[in-house]
Amino acid sequence: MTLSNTEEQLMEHLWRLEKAFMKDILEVYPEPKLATTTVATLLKRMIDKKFVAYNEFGNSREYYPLVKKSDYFSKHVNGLIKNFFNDSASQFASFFTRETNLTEKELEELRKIIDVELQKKKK
Amino acid sequence: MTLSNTEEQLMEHLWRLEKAFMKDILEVYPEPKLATTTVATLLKRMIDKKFVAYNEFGNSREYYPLVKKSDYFSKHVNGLIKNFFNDSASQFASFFTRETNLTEKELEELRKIIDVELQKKKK
DNA sequence: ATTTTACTTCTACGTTTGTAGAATTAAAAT
DNA sequence: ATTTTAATTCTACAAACGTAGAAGTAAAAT
Repeated sequence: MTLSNTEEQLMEHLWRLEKAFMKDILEVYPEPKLATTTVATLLKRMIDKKFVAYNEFGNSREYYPLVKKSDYFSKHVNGLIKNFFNDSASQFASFFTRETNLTEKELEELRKIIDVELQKKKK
Repeated sequence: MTLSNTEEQLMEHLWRLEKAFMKDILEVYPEPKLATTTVATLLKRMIDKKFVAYNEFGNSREYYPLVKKSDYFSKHVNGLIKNFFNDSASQFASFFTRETNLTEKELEELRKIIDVELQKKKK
């Protein structure tokens, strides 16, 4: 079960908001806004797909994500990696490092992170 | 204009093959094979979308990709980054480094690449 | 108490996707 | 020359998507 593009965008909003009522969701959409019913349909489909759940509060609902962004994202990137890089994460990483233009500072940060990861592995 | 999932897979094959006749394409598909007509339909749609072209050879065609994998891929990852990481490539990178389980060797390679990039920037 | 507002459900409809049979065509094999 | 094989085009169809109106419902505002 996967999310379609529009559903994914909505999911992204939910992750950011953590919990959200309909009005909160509508607010974060940029112009031209989707119709309320469109968002409602999307939410319903996402609930069916088990990506979203809600708590009932009176007549309205507080929606929240059922899957963690990191989990969803991992699967996503792994798919990408499988599809485009022969299942080699490092091939992907090197491509990524070359192709996106990270600033010097960002690259340095990234190297720090890598060092930390390396430390972890070595232990 | 984007490729659907199945189209993307086919595209991946084409990138690997560089050029391919129908039979070559059918070969690389794992069981259960798609019907020839299915692949033909996909190819036709991809031609319409300007992702694929072909040279005519007798009654059959040699198909080839019109877009480079790296270009396609960049757009793809940038979408991901925009969608999930607030448009911050470094945020993505750090997430990626932590969440995918790169081996020690891979991490070290990656650090090398980063160093090279850093050298370039510094010049 | 009645109107307004916010939200949800139901229904719908055109488009895209995934899949492939039928018919056709052209080349290859016999 | 005739049959077989490979590829292409046309047609089709169910499922998924993107989008939203109509209608109902419950809470809030007046």
